[in-house]
Amino acid sequence: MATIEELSEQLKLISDKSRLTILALLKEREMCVCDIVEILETTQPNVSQHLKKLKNGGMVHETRRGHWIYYSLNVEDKPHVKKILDDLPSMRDRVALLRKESCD
Amino acid sequence: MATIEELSEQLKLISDKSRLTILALLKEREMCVCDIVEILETTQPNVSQHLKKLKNGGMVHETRRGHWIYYSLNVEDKPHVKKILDDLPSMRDRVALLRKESCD
DNA sequence: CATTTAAATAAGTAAACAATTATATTAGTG
DNA sequence: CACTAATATAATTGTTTACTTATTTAAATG
Repeated sequence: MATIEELSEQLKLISDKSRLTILALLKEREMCVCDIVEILETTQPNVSQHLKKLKNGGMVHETRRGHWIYYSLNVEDKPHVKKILDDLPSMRDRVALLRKESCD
Repeated sequence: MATIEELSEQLKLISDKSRLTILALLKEREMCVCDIVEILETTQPNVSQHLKKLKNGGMVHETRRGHWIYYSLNVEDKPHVKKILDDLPSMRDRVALLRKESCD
């Protein structure tokens, strides 16, 4: 049972279109910042800032591997969010369009 | 399966703290505008505008009865929203504090 | 260890949004 | 039918928030 304030915060976090798209992308697979930049067609700082908010809200998890920092979903303990993400259209096609070496 | 745009809109609608509180109140029972004004301790136009947004988003239903217009929940066809509201703390106590004749 | 590159942070701008104050509807009832 | 009371709308203000541009940090690897 969450407070209204907490729930409001969480909903605001995922209600942004860019962040919701990022979460939908991470449903397909983990991704580095530059992957997301390429798909969203926006700037790197913009994506970094959204990822920071998602991380602070406990929605994603980050791990460095080589040059890149990979972000992945972390919503197992958030049933509402999980359900909502389940209902999002698949991003498979857009993810597939990523050039293999886009971030080199 | 909703689009990201639609879902984003819906989440934004319910992520506002005032609107989320209104929905939580309507979970207890239908209410007229002045009831909500009294509980939220804000102005009447503020509540009217939030209600208008909720109505446009299909979250509430209105019906006039005597002097008053009563608003009630309309989320049966919105499973996400319904689940989220289920998780909100009960507003029973705050509703009970309403003076019987608060809106005369 | 210096260079390169991915990502983060800082600072500034613009747009979206909630709240306020003021005014207009609208319907019920004396 | 005029008056009152409840709600809606309009206009304004202030805050929040996303996005951009510029700069910094940090780690990997040659």
